Amino acid sequence: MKIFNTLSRQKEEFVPLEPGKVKMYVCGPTVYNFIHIGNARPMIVFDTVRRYFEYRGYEVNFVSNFTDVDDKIIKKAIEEGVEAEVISRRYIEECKKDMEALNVKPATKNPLATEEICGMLDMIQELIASGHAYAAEDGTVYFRTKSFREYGKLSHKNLEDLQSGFREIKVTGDAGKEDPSDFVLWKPKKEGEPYWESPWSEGRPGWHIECSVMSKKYLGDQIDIHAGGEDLIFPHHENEIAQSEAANGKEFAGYWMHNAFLNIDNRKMSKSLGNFFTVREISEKYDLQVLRFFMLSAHYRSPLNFSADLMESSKNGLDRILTAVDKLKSLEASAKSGDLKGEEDTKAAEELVAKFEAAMDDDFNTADAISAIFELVKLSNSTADENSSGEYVTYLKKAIERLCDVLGIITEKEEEILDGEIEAMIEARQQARKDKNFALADEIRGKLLEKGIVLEDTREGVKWKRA
RNA sequence: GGCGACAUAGCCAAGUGGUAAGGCGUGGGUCUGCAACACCCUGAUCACCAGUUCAAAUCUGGUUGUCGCCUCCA
Repeated sequence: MKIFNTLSRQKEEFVPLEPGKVKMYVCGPTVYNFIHIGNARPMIVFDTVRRYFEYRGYEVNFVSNFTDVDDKIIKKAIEEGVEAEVISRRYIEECKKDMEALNVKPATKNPLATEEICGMLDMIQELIASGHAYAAEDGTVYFRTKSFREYGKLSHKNLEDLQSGFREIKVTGDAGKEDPSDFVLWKPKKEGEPYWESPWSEGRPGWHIECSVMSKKYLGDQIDIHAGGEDLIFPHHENEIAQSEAANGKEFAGYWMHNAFLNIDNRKMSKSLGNFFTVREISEKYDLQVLRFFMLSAHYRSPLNFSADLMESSKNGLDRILTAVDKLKSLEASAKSGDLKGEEDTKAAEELVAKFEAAMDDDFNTADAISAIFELVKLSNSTADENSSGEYVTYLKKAIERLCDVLGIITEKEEEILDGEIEAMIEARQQARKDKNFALADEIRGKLLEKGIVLEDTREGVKWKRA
């Protein structure tokens, strides 16, 4: 398997620290509101990465945090007149609901920043003791970027360039900083803010130290993969590397993965542009599987544009796959013969599974992988019918299902019981068709459509689905 | 100013040296009472220019355009 590593800006063969195991950490959201569809991209992408590792037989320890102390959370809490914790807890719960609907597997562990303060204090102490950090007079603790020689290795920046960029800020910059590119490890509270005791001041941790500490605690000093949105490369991940490697004396993560941004109608999503969508809003109109499928239709390192038309297109494409699986299930149930027949051959399907794997092996090329699924669907639609053997049909069905599962696409149709009235209408229509009273049959079908039920008269009988 | 990415059919999107996957949509056809599903057919010389090569969408240089990061941000 090859992974594009932001550190080297190249695809590298994946070699785990420990054979058969993958330790990965994905920076999670700051929980101050419902998550938006931009937040959903890394969740879906890295969940798919995890699923593929598992498909390949790896045991994955997947840790993803919730940042539950932050300026935006505090601001929201003040607006609502409640404790910050009320806000963060509420949106963690809501976020988990969205993630479940997106079929994102629960992490092995979802640490909360506020529950890991002790570890942060310890790491900050160590960094001060070793000269990598210092406390200013006001109780702020800064990381001394000059003390970490490799600072900038992830974002491929050098300190000099950064400093020239900081020149303007320096004028108004924090007085206690030795150097403008030093960053905060601990900051003193302001009036009314949540705080924790520390040797330097009553206050709270800086954002970057959280992830370094949580990663260390749940995965160890060294991990295989650290991932997040590309905007986190600098400064967040750069700073994490500085902290962790200065404190632990070891390479922090072997591979750094970053997903590109999601745009809306070709523009960056922002509240002021009015093109801001939460996952919850999308779920009112679409099954979130469609959103997941859409997100995986492009490579994770390419910018992806979101629009209503593209969602429709994705919905139609996904339906094609689900319809094919559904047909295979019917055929499986009614297959007359068991064993593979002479003219049947699973070789073509095997080759497509291999194509899927090759695509995923190449830095998780989900777009190419999906094309293999579509080809499998075409193979199925054109070669499997009521005369096929059970073995052949089952083989195709399982192949498609397994690959869809890697992408987190559920092919299992929800067992839904139609209410009696609708059931009766379908019956009545069938009778009308038998009687060749097509006008009545069409009228009933029209009424069902108004109720959101679409009928299809297939060779395997009448099928229905939600519009 | 510094660093970087991208430009492939109506739309989305793979392919990164040997002559363009896949999906959506469109149009035509087969099947079906009709519709839907499905199947068959239908489409590009890869932003532009110059170069390297037997051979380039794929490498090099340049031009144009779009975008991202450098500040909270997935």
